[in-house]
Amino acid sequence: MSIKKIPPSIRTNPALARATIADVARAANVSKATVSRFLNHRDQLLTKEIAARVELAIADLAYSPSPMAQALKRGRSKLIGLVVADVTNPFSVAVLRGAEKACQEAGYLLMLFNLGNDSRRESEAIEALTAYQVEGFILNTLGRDTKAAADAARHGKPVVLVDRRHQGMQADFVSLDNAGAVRLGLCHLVEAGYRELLFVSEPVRDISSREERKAAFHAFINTVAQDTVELQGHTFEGTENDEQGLDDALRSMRERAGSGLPGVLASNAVVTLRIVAAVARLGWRLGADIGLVGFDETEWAPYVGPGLSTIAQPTDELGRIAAGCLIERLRGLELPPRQIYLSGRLVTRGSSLAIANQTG
Amino acid sequence: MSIKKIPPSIRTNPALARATIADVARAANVSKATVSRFLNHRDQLLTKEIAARVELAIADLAYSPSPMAQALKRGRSKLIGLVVADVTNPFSVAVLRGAEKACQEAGYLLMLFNLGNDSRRESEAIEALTAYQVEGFILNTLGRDTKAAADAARHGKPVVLVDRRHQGMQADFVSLDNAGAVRLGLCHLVEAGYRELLFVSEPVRDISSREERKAAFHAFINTVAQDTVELQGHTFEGTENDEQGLDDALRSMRERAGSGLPGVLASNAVVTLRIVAAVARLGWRLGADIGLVGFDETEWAPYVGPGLSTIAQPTDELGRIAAGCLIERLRGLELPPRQIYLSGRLVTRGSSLAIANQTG
DNA sequence: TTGTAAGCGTTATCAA
DNA sequence: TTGATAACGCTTACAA
Repeated sequence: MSIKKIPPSIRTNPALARATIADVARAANVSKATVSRFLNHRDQLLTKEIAARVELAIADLAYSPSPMAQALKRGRSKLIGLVVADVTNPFSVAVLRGAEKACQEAGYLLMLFNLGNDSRRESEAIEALTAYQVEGFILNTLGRDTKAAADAARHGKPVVLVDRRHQGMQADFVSLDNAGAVRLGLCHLVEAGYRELLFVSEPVRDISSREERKAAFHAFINTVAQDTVELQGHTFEGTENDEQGLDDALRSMRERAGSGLPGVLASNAVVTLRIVAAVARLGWRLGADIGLVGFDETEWAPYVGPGLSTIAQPTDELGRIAAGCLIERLRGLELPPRQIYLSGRLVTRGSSLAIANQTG
Repeated sequence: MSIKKIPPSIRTNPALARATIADVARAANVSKATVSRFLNHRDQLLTKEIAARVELAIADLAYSPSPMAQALKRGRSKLIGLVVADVTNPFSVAVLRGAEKACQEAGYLLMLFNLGNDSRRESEAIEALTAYQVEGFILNTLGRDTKAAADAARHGKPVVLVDRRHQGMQADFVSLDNAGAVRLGLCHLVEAGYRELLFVSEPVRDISSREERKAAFHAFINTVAQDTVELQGHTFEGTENDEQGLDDALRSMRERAGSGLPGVLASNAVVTLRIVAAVARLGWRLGADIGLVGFDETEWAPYVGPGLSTIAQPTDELGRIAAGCLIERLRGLELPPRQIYLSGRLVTRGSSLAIANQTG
């Protein structure tokens, strides 16, 4: 007579080891299958009597099923992969927050992979996450290294892109209505009396949101604006180090403006700060000497200079909706790729109020 | 004769399905065990001949082992759980970033759970993460709902606390040297000529870092300072809504100061902004009318008013070291709980330069 | 040095 | 309605 099963109470301290379905089965004097049925089909097939016994045992042992084992068996893991180009980017974090919330509510957990702005690692990220059987992806990345993502999609894992489109990738896409948001900011500048406009951006490259914003700027200058008022528009793209270039761009804009007022639209929060710094270097006053509207609302916008006007993105919602799209797909929704655009909101403050600042 | 095994090539499209160890074994004409050995013990036991065959098959099929299955078998998952009180807090994000980096380098992936400032969900978070077999925890939480964390620790899962200590919890702890940092800021204010000091904090409650900062403020006022210069110190704790209270506290501080100079130390970035707003409401000039040193260096600090002096925390390093501690434990390091303190760095700007601002 | 087989904690298929 | 039993993809005694 050989000992076939070493009871878990001997294998390891019972108080410490997580109870398994076998433990519950033993305690309730039923088979593992029955416990599993109780868990997954609840009251479909079970005698009240037995169900009660199982329920008790589960409570007793504080049992909860192992998602790992479930994942292995079912091929589904209740895990969602989130790949971010840069966690330090406040926009990404806000999206992350929204997404995380929606996932939690739907019983999913988030596995995070931060690229740290190294877009070459995108495939690595997706492969690592795929290995862990994540059921789908939320991607806020450049989409340069798009192979793995396309693979994932082909393997039937739904993908949602946030803010940045991937070239030729068929997937749900959730983003700010960049064109509308840019118009919002520019209309406001024009109404506030600024006539010589400058769009300042980080290098556009192939980053879709930057492209869209720049294109919207040009469109506004070329069409809408020319009908109503005399308007000039230029753009400047520069990296963090190009202070000189930015200063020059601002100076020549002001020269072009002559007696008119120059106004700047920044393409994101980082650029906004750069412009604020440049304006300080030049000794100009925000609002009075130069108008400024920034992208992305931040906690500090109200306190810089006379307060910064901004175009606020519904970041939380972007994240929530992205997660929502994904979860719908996971529940079986079959639909051609959707494109969802959310509107920006203009927050006006002193930096775009020429008159208030001139008199005040 | 029954068909025992349906080959994977029929079960599902082979191009799409991930290869398993069995596929590799078949392709290399060896047993699964051999493949497993190749993976885990590399060249310990294998014929060159066979090793080469296995290697080839692995490359051919683009095989990589399923961490889920490994986790199930080994009980180890190469997963680390990170629980954050609030992802929108820039400090948390910075820590997250550092931790994520270190984890990636060591081959771990991060599972993130955000409490969204609802500290009651701490146990829920830890349980969810435990279910996924995370091997250890990095916690940046209040530690109010400490049961689950203690459980985890008892179950042999190492825990590292960042920034916030948990009552009675024996675990590695990584944090700013709050006392030293506070001294740094206060010494600077005193040297810059400020004599009537105020410490402004969010409600301290039981949050260890806040307690420590407040205590350090009092200690500084009571001992170090009295010997050298006449000094007064008060503290104010208020929530976001208590603008009135903050204004009053600042006003009475300035009254107490008389002809001397009042200086404020903010306990974190949020409070710093609140003070900036209050100073604007009161119509005072930062630096000249009131000195300000804030906690936490931010991207916007240089651009608010005359520039904000801050005490910068080595956030990235805190995260990296926290993750490092955890990984050491996972590798088997046995040691009593460590407490690791990193120094803050003072960044001086206009907000604490009374003279420069008065003349300028 | 390699293969066989059991088992990790589930779920699903089949009988009973 | 319930219970055996065979997977899921891997590791690891134990045999060979």
